Amino acid sequence: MDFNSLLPFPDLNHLPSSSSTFPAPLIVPKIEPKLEPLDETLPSPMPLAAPPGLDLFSEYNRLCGLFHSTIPGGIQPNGAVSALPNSHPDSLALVPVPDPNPSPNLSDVVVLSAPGSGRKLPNRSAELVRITDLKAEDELYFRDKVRKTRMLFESLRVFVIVEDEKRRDAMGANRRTRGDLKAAAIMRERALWMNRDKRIVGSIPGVLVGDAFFFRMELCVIGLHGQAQAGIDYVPSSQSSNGEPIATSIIVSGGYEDDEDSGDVIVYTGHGGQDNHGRQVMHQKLECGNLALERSMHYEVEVRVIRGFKYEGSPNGKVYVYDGLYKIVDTWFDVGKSGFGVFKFKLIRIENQVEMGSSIFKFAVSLRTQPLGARPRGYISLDLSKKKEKFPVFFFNDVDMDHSPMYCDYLVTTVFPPYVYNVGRGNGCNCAGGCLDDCFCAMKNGGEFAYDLQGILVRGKPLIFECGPHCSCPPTCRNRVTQKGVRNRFEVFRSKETGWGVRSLDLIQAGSFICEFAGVVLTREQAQIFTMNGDRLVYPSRFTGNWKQWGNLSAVFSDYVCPESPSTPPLDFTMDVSRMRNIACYLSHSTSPNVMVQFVLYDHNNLSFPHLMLFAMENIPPLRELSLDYGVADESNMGKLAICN
DNA sequence: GGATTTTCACAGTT
DNA sequence: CAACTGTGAAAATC
Repeated sequence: MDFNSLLPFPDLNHLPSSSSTFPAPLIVPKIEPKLEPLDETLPSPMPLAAPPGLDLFSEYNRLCGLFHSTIPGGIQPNGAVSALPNSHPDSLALVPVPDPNPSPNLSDVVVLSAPGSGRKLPNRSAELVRITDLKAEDELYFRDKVRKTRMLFESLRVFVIVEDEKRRDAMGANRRTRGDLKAAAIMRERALWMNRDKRIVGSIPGVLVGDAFFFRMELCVIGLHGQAQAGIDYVPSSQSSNGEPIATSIIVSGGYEDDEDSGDVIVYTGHGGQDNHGRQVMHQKLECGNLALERSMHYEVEVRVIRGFKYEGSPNGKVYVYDGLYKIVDTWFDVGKSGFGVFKFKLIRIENQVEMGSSIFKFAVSLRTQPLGARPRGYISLDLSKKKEKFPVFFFNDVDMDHSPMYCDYLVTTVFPPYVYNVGRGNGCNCAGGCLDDCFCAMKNGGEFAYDLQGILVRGKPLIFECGPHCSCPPTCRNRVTQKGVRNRFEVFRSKETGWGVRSLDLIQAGSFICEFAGVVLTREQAQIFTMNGDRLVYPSRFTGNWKQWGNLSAVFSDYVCPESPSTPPLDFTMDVSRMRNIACYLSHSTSPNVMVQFVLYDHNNLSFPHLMLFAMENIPPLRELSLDYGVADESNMGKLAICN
């Protein structure tokens, strides 16, 4: 999307000389607008409508007038804001700078955690760019880059926490490590943060409206918002050529009592003046981020808006959702609820963007509780699984009259031929009190569990052994994840673009189990008959090995080896999903998918017949379509196409 | 909820 | 004046 066409961005070389907004250039020293005198004259909180408030207003107006009359004629062409009309994918703006230092080893995690280890890290760039007119292939390229960066962040975060658990077990309880902070620090140290040598105004390539994040540091890592805690990110005045700061993004998360958020319109409170309990105890000043927002309004620079809100099921009870671009239309100085002066900014969402992520979240909540109330038309069934899954599977079609999924038997798990179960019987662990790291099943997984304590996949493997019916451990064992079935409310829906599709009403955390790709396993002879009949089958061996990317730390640890064991025989079976199936076969195909296949064994030990388990490769927001790379060598592998088109 | 972290802007030196 | 250094926020997190 070309936001230049949506937004009147001042043409820096051809500013109207008669414009009152851009007066004739004046050479002025760096402006230091401060309301400090006010703080001395008005030391105590004022009642809301008290006369002294007038002084604040007039002082603010005076300062504003000062600005508009002393700013040089717009921003210099070589200055704070410059357009980058067609960014090449290989632009340094978006690619991490290669680091000449050798990568540390896996065992160096502890060393990396030591603060102040001496190395100088480059500061953020001051160069402002706007990226527009991305071609479809560029979008895919950046999407992939962002996904890989986020996967690395998440893998590192989980890895750090798992390592820390082990250490704490060995050394006794102490404080829990902040995995998010350490993951970000390691990546910064490796120069793996994105978008650090350019400041991007507007959307970040590869980040979609609606994308969900759990940690502030993750926003820093991809360059969506560069402040670890502060809500306003901006290019500082010291780095800007004309001495004026420019805001690039804000986070709206309810930390200021004077905020008013109605979705498309936000009244945002500037920062500052709070004590460390979040109480407003001083007047705010027109400086730093506050000034940057004011200047962004003046130059009509759009800002990214990220909303933070509580979300149950998130690792920290919170989620941050990217809601797209807003323009600042008004600013004023006001007396807040506390009685202290605060700056306010009115922001309006720019038109022609896809629906806001946070409102989709809200809609999904109402769908979960009252589906028919929120969407009276289109539901064919409120449980396609007929109570076979722990959560109902909605079936929605407001496109055409096709109800065919209703006529299939719902299959929760894959049906294997009986002889599959004859291999390696009774091959389980004896951990009656719960499995620990030295458990027999952990050994089969290379001496570690595949999942963390929250059931998130730590790293992909050729094959994962879960504890099963032959083990003595309780059902609550951490090594039983996929066998417990789906954990989200899914919906099969009809789409004009992709035929059938699947989406979730819950936010799915990256690395979470989604569902099994269930079908009826065919013997070679059966498969031949099916093929002759023209039925299309699912070939498990042809799914792309995206599990190799998950948890792969080779980008940060030089001695990292991708798990090769257990080596599995080539998969030589096919699955029929024509009569019995679950939701998985409705997943759309994509070469840039958000779901991957991981092979898992739990109810038998036959390496040749694993379950095909689907895991999320990224945080998947509610109502976003799930997609899988079917590795389409030829059309016959497209399980979805086999039944849906 | 207090303690612990991190990053960044800013200002002051060298 | 560029580079370094110290300080103080800051809508974070457990």
